[in-house]
Amino acid sequence: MAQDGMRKQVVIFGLVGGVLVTLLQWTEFHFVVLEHSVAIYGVLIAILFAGAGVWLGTRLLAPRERIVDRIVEIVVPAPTPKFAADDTARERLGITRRELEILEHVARGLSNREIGEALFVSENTVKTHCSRAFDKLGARRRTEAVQRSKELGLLP
Amino acid sequence: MAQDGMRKQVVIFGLVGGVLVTLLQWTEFHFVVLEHSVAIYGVLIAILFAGAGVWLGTRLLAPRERIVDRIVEIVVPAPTPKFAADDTARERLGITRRELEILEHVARGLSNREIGEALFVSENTVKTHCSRAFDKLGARRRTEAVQRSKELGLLP
DNA sequence: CCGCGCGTCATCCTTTCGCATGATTTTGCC
DNA sequence: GGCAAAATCATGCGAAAGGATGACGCGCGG
Repeated sequence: MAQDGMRKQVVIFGLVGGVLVTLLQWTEFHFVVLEHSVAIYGVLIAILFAGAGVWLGTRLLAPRERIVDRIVEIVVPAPTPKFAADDTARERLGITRRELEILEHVARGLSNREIGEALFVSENTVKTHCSRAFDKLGARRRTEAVQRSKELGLLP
Repeated sequence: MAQDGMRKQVVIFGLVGGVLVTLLQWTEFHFVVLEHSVAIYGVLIAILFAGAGVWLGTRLLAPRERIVDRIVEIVVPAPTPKFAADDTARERLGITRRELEILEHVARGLSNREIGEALFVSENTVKTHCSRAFDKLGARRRTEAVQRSKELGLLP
């Protein structure tokens, strides 16, 4: 596409050149009487071809449309882990939903008794769930269990 | 800056033109014998000024560069609160550095005994620090203290 | 039907925690 | 130097947590 345009323009340029040279020859025979006309012709040709050169130059080389990449930083709100992967991590560790539910309450700082009251089960049940969850997490304290849960993506 | 460059180039262009015309005059006197030399001169001038025109055109009009904004999304690592503000929050709560240090270990899931061994103090000392810190945090359990510390920006 | 996983609850026991209280030493500052 | 705050350690006790074990019911799939 650009190659075709260039070739076409070169041909036109050549033709115009030829025509002008012919015109020069022709006018020479008619106005040879004028001694200094050569200089005038020279100037005219110079002006003409300079103009043509400018035109050709701009047409041939100018469309160099330089694309300048301006890096625009867009601060992505925050790739919030969205927290929906707790189920995969949970199953991978063999932790039941109930146990995770207890873990969530533990992480909020509730005592076993409070958790039992919140979930309408006995404190002993909460303790059982805790023990099992701690086992699966490799934790021996509730604070440790909370920490590991967060590391493993079980809790936010 | 660009204006100066353009003006300078125009002057150069004019000077070169004048020199060439003078050269033309001079050569005319010496090689006037050649009948067809005028055509040759015309062609030479044409080529010369065409080249000059191309050069001038590209230099004068070409710098038509279009700035294209390409939106590049850069995921900012994570607006991590950097976590250096723990000192202001700490002082606001009247929590001492030592107490915060103990809190950090508590958050990692260590027992009082382990914290004591890590910091080379007795378990009783750790307990005392814990008690005071819990008081200032309004917490009654270590899990609750950890949770509140994170809410208050004391811990990451 | 029987086993299995899960949730539930309980009991016993040990360890850890949390709290109160008091004391001594260290540190920072006027 | 002296005072106040902070850090250290101790003792005791009740509460909470943690571990081990056993038991019961329920749903589900072989």
